[in-house]
Amino acid sequence: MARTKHAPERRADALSRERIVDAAIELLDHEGEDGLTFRSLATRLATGPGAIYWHIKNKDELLAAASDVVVARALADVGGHATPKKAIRSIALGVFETIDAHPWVGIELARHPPPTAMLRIFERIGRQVQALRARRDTQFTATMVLGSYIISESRQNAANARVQDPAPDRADFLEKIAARWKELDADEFPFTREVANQLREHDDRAEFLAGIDLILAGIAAGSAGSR
Amino acid sequence: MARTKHAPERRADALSRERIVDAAIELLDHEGEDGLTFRSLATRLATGPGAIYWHIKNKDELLAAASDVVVARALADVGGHATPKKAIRSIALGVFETIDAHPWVGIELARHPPPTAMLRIFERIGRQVQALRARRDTQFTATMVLGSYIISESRQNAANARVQDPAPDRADFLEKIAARWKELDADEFPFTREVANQLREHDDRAEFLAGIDLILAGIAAGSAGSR
DNA sequence: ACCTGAACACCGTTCAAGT
DNA sequence: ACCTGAACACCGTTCAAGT
Repeated sequence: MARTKHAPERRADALSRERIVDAAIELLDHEGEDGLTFRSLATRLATGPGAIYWHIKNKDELLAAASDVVVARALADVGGHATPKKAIRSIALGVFETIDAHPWVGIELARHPPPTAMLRIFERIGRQVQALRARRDTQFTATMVLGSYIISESRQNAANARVQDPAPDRADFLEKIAARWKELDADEFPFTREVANQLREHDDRAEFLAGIDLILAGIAAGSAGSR
Repeated sequence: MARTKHAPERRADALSRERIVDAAIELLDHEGEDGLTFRSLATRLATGPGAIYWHIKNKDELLAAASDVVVARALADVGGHATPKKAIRSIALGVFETIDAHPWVGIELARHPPPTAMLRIFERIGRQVQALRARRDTQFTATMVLGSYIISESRQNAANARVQDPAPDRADFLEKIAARWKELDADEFPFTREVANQLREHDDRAEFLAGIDLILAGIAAGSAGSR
């Protein structure tokens, strides 16, 4: 009977920032980015759209919070490795797979100003770059290059995966891209047309990691000059 | 009097795909991404929103066409250099500055499937990577890494530039970012907090080009192993 | 303090009707 | 063939009114 003023009981189904964000994540995962509206979210939470605004400022904040939860969870499982290089590959692949599973996170990460989720990734990579003993003045540069590459490649991959949605043959899909590239004007696009042939033996994850290794080689080359 | 059926005269102010795209570019440049709506565009062209749909399929196509025009124009001025490395730096800087002047182009380039504008950039970089005599199986990887980095860094820069819009002191702006990074939890974000101090002496273009050079070093390191 | 849901000020897109 | 503009089916966000 005696309820303190400071810890009032709450109905089990009371709205809260956390419940709202969780519901938003489910909606984004199951219905896609367009599936999340304040109306659909309110329906799912059995309330009106206005109620949500009591807990969250606006849609941008909602998306930032949702991506932060997903990224923080993903990074918890990743990166504890013997060598910095292995750790970087593991973080990179973790982000890659998280965005593959939650394509909307990729879009969110590229927003401005960098959402906390992005800073988390930056931080985790940066620590490993330090551990690589990269020169002090290239640590920032190296971290930015890795971060840019990881985000943009992961986004691209996730977008591809979404298009081939009814899971048609993966080979068919690559064939279609190759076909589009081959249609390009021969004088204007010689390189792209040539490279289109290589797409057939393309493995996304392997290709992604090859890029990471290329950047790591660049960092090592820079550090060679330091003492 | 005698007009042929196949080349009917047109009123000078007749609508055309080209006029629509040009007007869209002006609107995007002057009013920002949110300033372009079919209604605002129709008003500017002294017609109704429906008229535009006769010439252009939908808003995505309009944005793709607008970014293609801007990027094609920018790439025409750039990249004719003695060495492939210089050419790559020049292309990179050209894209960087184009996106700085037209921030909406950055968002468009990251769309899926890659718009023609993106393929143009990919092509130009790819040709120079070939000229670098990178190993055949790393040409694609190297081009992707460069492309990813250029687009994402340019976007970030353009977003920053837009925020500091009433042109407050640039130093103030960097100070504000540094301040935000310093507010982060000390245990969770040690690297980011440390690096925040370096932001004060940060030069965007120099930093951007340092990233390009890091990647070029990575490409060179990979090629060293080839014959 | 927290929730409700109608209302406001917009969107992109379609389409019957005009010329 | 090309243009017009009202109408449709939505948005995010606000806010008076409720509990």
